[in-house]
Amino acid sequence: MATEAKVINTGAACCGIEPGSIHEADAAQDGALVDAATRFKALSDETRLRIVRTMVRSKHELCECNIVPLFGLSQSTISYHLKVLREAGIVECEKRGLWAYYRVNTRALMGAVKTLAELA
Amino acid sequence: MATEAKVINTGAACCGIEPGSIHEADAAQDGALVDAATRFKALSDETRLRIVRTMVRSKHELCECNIVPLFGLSQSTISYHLKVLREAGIVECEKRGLWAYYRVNTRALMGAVKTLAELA
DNA sequence: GGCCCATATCGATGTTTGTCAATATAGCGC
DNA sequence: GCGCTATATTGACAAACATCGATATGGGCC
Repeated sequence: MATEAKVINTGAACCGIEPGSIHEADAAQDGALVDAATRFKALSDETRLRIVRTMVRSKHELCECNIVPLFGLSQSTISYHLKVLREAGIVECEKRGLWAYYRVNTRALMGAVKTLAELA
Repeated sequence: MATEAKVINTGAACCGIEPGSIHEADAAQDGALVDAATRFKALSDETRLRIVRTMVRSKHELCECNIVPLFGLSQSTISYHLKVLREAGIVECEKRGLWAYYRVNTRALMGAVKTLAELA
């Protein structure tokens, strides 16, 4: 996965495109790219997107016990999805007493927007 | 996966949050959400993100034969990734003669940016 | 202390994904 | 037609993922 790229001077322009114009990987910005991939992966599951959307729509933070009954999935599955979102930095969690309160990390989401926008 | 959501009037506010404030799924906009999940899935692989970035950086379209040598992966694997990107609408393909020229579908990418931005 | 509750983790299981080598498809030039 | 080349598809396989039920963890409350 990681690393390489570089020389594409395999001479032959088999099709019409001059190899010089191809721009791969300064590898410098690969950290950002890997992060972006992780974030998009976290957002690539329908249930997780629904969870995020629900959090955004309900203005304040949500307790996990509020989320579980919404999707017809088991508590352990929801807990797993929340963990994926947490580890991708998309949501943040605060535990108070028995409950775990989740909220969207707007900054991280904005970062993903930025990365994507720079591609477009 | 699809469908339901609705009533969360399971009375008990076990934690402090009033169920009334929870906002799940008008199910109306679920099509958009499913589309978004598909796009994010296409963008969730490091190789695919690199391909897209390479296309964007090199100003014009790229021939598949230009892309294959860049990543140390087999031709069939690259072809597979391009198919995923194509089916998600993120890139477009035009075949001319023996070659397949790919370019980013900026509109689709912008759509993804918009979806993401609306969550943030 | 003991019990209940909300959440996290574990183990198993079926599905999806990324990868390859091999093969098929199809355009070009002879 | 034949042969060469670029791309697509197929089949196999290992790794990752989404899901569950069961169990562990840890905070309140009595």
